Amino acid sequence: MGDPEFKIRELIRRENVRVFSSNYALYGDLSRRVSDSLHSMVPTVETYSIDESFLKLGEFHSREVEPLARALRERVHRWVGIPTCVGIAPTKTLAKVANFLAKKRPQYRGVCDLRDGRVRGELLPTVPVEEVWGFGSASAAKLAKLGIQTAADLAALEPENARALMTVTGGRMVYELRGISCMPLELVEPTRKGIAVTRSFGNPVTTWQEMREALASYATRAAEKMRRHKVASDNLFVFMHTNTFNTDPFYSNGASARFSATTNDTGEVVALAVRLGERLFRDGFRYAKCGVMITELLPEAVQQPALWSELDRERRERAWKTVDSLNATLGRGTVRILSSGPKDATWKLRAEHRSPRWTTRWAELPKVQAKM
DNA sequence: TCTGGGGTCCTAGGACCC
DNA sequence: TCTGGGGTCCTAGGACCC
Repeated sequence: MGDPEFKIRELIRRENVRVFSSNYALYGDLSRRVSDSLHSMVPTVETYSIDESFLKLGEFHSREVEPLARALRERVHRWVGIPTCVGIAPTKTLAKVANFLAKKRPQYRGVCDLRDGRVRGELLPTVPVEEVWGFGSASAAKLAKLGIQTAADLAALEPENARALMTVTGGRMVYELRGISCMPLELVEPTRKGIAVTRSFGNPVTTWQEMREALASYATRAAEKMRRHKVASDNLFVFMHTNTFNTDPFYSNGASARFSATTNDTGEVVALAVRLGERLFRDGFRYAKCGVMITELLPEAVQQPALWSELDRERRERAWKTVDSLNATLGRGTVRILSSGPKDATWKLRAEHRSPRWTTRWAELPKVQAKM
């Protein structure tokens, strides 16, 4: 895990490993289908991430819960075709532990139920702390010094001590491991606080022309994301740096600036990003990555009065809305501003091993041949 | 030659207010 | 001898998540 492909070529060859580029369109679509399948059986579902959901099962009779969990797996497998595991418990943190056990230990056949305190007493000692939600490597190192190694040790820790050691989130997790829920289901998607578009280049960038194209295209994406989430901002941060893994001469820099008024207009975002980038760019370096970040997002509705006249602003908003819907229908980047460069620019991330986007692109739809 | 891309929350300390 | 008692906002850095 985490190894760059070029470092393990020999292993890949020897073990006949198939290599795939990431395929976010496919993942997003399958995620939605899984989520739809879950909703078809359980009314209250929090979609937590692209591959995890929390389901409220309190309305079901206690005896129905496990059969329901198996039926959910069966339906997702039948409808979407991918395997899933279910963890059942009184809190989110314990449900994640249960899911971990369901996934790692074949004897549970994909469903692990931790509702019973005695069962928890048996199983929590077998789960390492690093596997518990909210405890990463830094916490694990602190806990190891105190001899705390398993989820059971963690549950036995005084919440006040956990809090002193790992802030309020650590304290909360200890309660959750004891079966006391501190994390309610979140059924409305929280409004986003920041947007970032950052990429490593497919090939090192050495010219301002290429850097400018990259920044313009990331700024375009950032503005699109803002419009999709119906938010706007008055500030922008741009950064660029060289490769940090090799011995290339090192350069890393970033800068931020404000718009005269909140905006999510691609033209304005691109212009400011490019202007900032021009200040940061130094000749003579091999750049590996750059990015555009926006914080302090506000709902579109509360935008400050703009520099543009209201009429002009309205027209521009309509124009970008039209561009968005064209791109939604005809594919991203079909209509774009000129400065973002050609669609096949060499700085773009390579995706040589990408599987077809079977379910989201007409051109990549699987073909079936029937012989009579 | 080649090393991912997004996010959130929390805390401490400084500056400032009345 | 004794030196107030609250607040807010901002920033940087750390830790964690998928």
